[in-house]
Parts: sequence; C-alpha cells; structure tokens
Amino acid sequence: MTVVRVLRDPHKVAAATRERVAAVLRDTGYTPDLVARGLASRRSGLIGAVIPLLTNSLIAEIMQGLTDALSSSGLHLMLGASGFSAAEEEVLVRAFLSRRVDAIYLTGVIHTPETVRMLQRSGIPVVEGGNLTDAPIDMLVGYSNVAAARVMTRHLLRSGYAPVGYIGAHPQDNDRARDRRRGYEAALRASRRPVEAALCMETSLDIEAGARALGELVRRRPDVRAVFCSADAIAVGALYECQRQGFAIPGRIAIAGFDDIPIAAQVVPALTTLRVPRYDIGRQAGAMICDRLAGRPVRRRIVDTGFEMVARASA
Amino acid sequence: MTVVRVLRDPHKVAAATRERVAAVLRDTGYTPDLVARGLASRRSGLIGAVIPLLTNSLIAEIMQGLTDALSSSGLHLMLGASGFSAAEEEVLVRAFLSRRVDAIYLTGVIHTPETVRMLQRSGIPVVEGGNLTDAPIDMLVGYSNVAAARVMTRHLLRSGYAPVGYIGAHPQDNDRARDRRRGYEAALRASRRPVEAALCMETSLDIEAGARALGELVRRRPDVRAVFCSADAIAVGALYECQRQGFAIPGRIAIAGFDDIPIAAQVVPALTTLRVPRYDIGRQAGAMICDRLAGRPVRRRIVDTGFEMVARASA
DNA sequence: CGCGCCTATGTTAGCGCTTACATGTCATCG
DNA sequence: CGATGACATGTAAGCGCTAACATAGGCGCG
Repeated sequence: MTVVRVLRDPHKVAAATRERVAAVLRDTGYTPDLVARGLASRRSGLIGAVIPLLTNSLIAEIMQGLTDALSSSGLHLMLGASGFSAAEEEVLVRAFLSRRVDAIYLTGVIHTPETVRMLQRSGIPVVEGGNLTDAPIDMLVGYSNVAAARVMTRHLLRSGYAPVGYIGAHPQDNDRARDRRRGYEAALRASRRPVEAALCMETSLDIEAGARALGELVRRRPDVRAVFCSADAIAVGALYECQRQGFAIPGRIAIAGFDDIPIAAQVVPALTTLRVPRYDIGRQAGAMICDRLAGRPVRRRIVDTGFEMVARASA
Repeated sequence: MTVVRVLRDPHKVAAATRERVAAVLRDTGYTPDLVARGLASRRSGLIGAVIPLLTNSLIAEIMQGLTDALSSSGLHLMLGASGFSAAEEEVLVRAFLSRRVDAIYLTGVIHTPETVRMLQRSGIPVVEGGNLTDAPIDMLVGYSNVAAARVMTRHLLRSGYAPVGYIGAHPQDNDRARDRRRGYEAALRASRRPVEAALCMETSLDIEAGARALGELVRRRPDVRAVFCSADAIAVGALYECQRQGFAIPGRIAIAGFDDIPIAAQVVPALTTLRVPRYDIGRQAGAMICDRLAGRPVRRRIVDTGFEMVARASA
C-alpha cells in the first residue's frame, strides 16, 4: 500500500495523498504492528539482556546506558534475570533467541557451553559486559576485576594494614566476584604474604550479610587489621558492625569496598572503594550493537573501560 | 505439519513419528519462532510494564513478583522506564501496544488522557500498581499512600514531636509522593495544627538530597522536632546530616521514612518507617493478568494490600 | 460386510507487514 | 512527437507460524 510509504518515507508520497492517508490512520487509531514487521523484515527491534538480579541498582545503571544507546535506533530492551546462575542464563538466552532478538547483552563472561553454541550459531551480535576475558563470544566491554581488586588490596597493604581479610560474594557462576578474590590473592602473593583461608569469607550480597561476615571474621582472626569487601553493600554492613562493636575505622580495622554506590560517600567514615563507569559500559555496549546492526564496522571488539580508586576515610 | 503437534501435544502423535520429528528438530537446531507465533495467534506472550526508574530497587521487587507470577504461564516481561513523566509513559505504552503486548502494568494511577484512551481502546488487561484510586483503568493492586503517611505523621505527633516537618520527592506525575504529602497534611489537620509551607521541602529521591533538605529545613525552622520523609533514601540522608550536625535522634529530631529499605534497619539509630508488600504487589498483579488472559474471572478488580508501620529507634 | 467413529496425519488460508518489482503518469528533450 | 526518465502508486509473494478443517487408515459393531 501507499500507507507504508506514508509511514516510512513520507516525502516520496504526494502531499495530498499523504494527508488523506494520515487522516484515515488518525481516525482508525492505527498502530503499526511490530510483530508482523518483525516477521516480514526478520528484524524484531528487540535486544535481549541477561543480568543477575533485577533488584541490583548497579547493574540497572548499565541497563540505563544500554537503553539510552539503543533507543536512538528505535530498539527496545528485554531484560531477563538469571539469579547468578549460568543454567538460568541459558534458559533466558534460548527464550531471547526464540523471540528473535537482534542482539544480546550478557553480564559477565561465564556461560554454559550450550549458551555459547546457541549464540554462535545464531550469528547475532553479542556483547559481554562487566569483566574482561581473552576469548569473548563476540564483543566485550568491561574492566579487569582482578586488577581492580589487586590495586585496592595493595593499597591496604602499603598503608600498613596487615593482615588483610576478604569478604566476598559467592563466586559460583559469578566471574566478577571470582576475579575480585583472585586479585586480592594476587596482591598478597606479590607482597610475599600467605593467602589464609581463615581470613576469607564468602557471603551473600547485602548489608546484613556483610555485618555478620565481619563479626565472624573478627572472631576467627582478632588480629585482622583491614577488610577488602567485593561489594560496597557488604562493606557498609561491615562498617556498621564495626560501629556496633566499637572498633575504630580505620584505626582498629580499615574497610574497603567495591562499586562506589551512593551511600559509600555518606557513611561515617566515608568508604574507600573502587569506581567503575557503569553507565558507560552500557552505553558502549549499546553503541557496539547499533554499529553492528547498521553494518558499520566496530573498531574494537574488546573495550577495557578501566576503573578508579576512590580513597576516602575508611582505609 | 506434524511438527507443531510434536511440540504442543506430543501424546497425540505416534511414538515412532514423534521420535523421527524430534531427531530432525534436534539436528537442525530448531527454535520456535515466537514472532511468527505471535502474528498467527495474536498472542505475543509479552507483558509490558512501565516503571519510573530502572535503578530503583524497590520497584524492582515489584517487578520480581510480576516476573515470577508471569513465568509460570510462559509470559515474558518488557520493562520501560518513564523517568516519573506521564508523557514518557505515554510513549512507552504506545510502543508496547505496537509490540502487541498481551497486558500492561503501570506504576501509579496518574496517566495522560491519551494513555488511558489507547489502553481502553486496546482492550487488553491493565493493572495499575502501588497506590489506590476509585477509578482504575481496569485492575489495580496497591495500598493507600495517604493513609500510610497519615498513620506515620500521627505517630510522630502522638509521641510528642511537634512541629513535624516533611521532606518529600517531587509530586509532579508521582501520585505516591503526592499522596504521602496529602496524608501528612491530613494528620496535621486532624490534630488541629497548621500546615506550614516552611516545614515542607520538596527534593529528589536520594541520600544526598535528603541530607541537604534536612540542613535547609533546620535552618528555616530551628524548632522542628521531627521529620517525616516520603522515602527511606531521603530519611537516611537526613539521618546522616543530623549525625554530622550532632543532633540527637530522636532527642533533638525524630526521623521517619517510608519503604523499609534494607539499610533502614542497619543505620544507627535504626529507622522508623513504613513497610509495604512490594513483592506481593507484583505477584498479585501478575496473577490477575494471568487469570484474565486465561479467561478466568478476576475476583476483585481492586486489591488493597495494606501497609505496616515499623517502629524503630529513630522516631 | 459396510457403516460410523476414532486416531494419526495432511492441507489450507491467512495473521500484517516487507521486499522487489510492475505499472501508470507526467514533464523533458532531441 | 515519440522516446526517456523521474516520480508516484500499485501488485505479488512470502516471513513461520496457527486454526480449522480435510483425509486416510484401522477398529468394533449390528
């Protein structure tokens, strides 16, 4: 019909006809059917994103960047929460593929072999985000969690706090947590110190868990002088627990976190932490996807966004 | 084809044929095309949800409930962030309608007339969530923000804290914030106290803003004895500011919040606040949508989930 | 033995678009 | 004045499914 031209290249239609068609569309309350368009054009205009948790506002910042980058190309985001499970991620990827998404964003670099196989077979652009790896499925934008954790742990050691403990999220299917721990251990080895199991705690990712973990850590190792936490939520919990137990921070125990969440700057003492450009990670991932879908060449398949240490009062 | 039967009612196909078909599907790596299915069946299996902010973990809890309720029926959620703008909500609703979503969830009860018109015309199930109103578009599950704020303000007054100030989020296109303020004012009037503009602050919804607002409020009205904040993030900021200024809580100033975010129980003193069943709101909304889509009658079109006051040390 | 009936399989049209090509109309120019 | 092209409009096929109906064998039954 002429109708589609009115909607897509209005200038190619005579003004009179255009007006007539537009009037009818308005009167009937026409809404283009993107499902039918998707079937015919083999372009759904949907981008799938797998994130660990819907309720994680840090990852939501990445998604905000993604959304912003995509919306300029008329693409819509579909979110799926994997609950930190690679198996669940596979289920989501399969669902996305069934919905014929035009591209996929994955959080982290740990995936099931089947996930990787499906993605490669599908041929759509894939961006992994939030960490680095030598062998991404397709494209990647992130930072080195190992290096960041190493820098922070070294900072604690150089400031004279030793022994340094570690409280981190469970590393199961979570490469960011895994690599942060690896960075912590690497820093210890680099300064010829032992990696002691008693100094390392694994816990869930919230304030209360951080508080409990710190209590347990101090009980096990009363000589601990600093704690590096793999997330600010944990660090804030640890900090509150220190306050309750009357430990001076950083006099008795220094505390460092990761992520620079808004509250990190507000707690007393303000939290020393690591900042990463979350919004930009999403933005860049979105830009790479748009480039690829538009047939433009992508300059760098692997983008290292880096990180920044934010030294405040707590360590 | 027999293929579709193998996928949908395998028992209606002879075992031998079934095996043969299944083998081919496996070998070719077949994935059903939900786009084509959507076109043919006029059921996309997608539910659209408009929320104000992706980065708000409170609303994410509602979405988690929604997702859980929907996934049992094989439905997928599409999220759109409106940034607290009814106009932006309209854009999102239009996009959802174009994608032929099977139902829509809206946060709050304020919408543009065009949004309401489009939704009514579309005929799909609509659930509004997070507040109450007499005249929902279709279905609704929420609680009375007015009543909750009234209860909390009355609690402050009865505890002998007066005058009571208010720090709230901007009420523009945000009926929850608007109604919380109304509840605050209603409680004042009920106890024959004046509603003073100098005691009321509008600010954005984060810790830092809460801190600034409290500072300003105390400057304007040094006699203020309590503050009711329309959100815990604001209350926590206010609390930190009090600590910095050396105000005893609740001795010099009592502080109350709204939402019971995780940190509310952890700050010192722990925050008195209001708790609402966020996950259940999402869950119920999802159940209502599933019922409607399955042709089952929905018992109650309006569900009041209620709220709960959590009295802690801060007020 | 032929009728109906059940189960297993095949057939058809069409969902609302896109893509590619076909046709119609008019002005321009040698 | 007919060929040429530029612009406006129309036509046809098909994307991968679903829904509804059609057909083909096998069985029991009067």
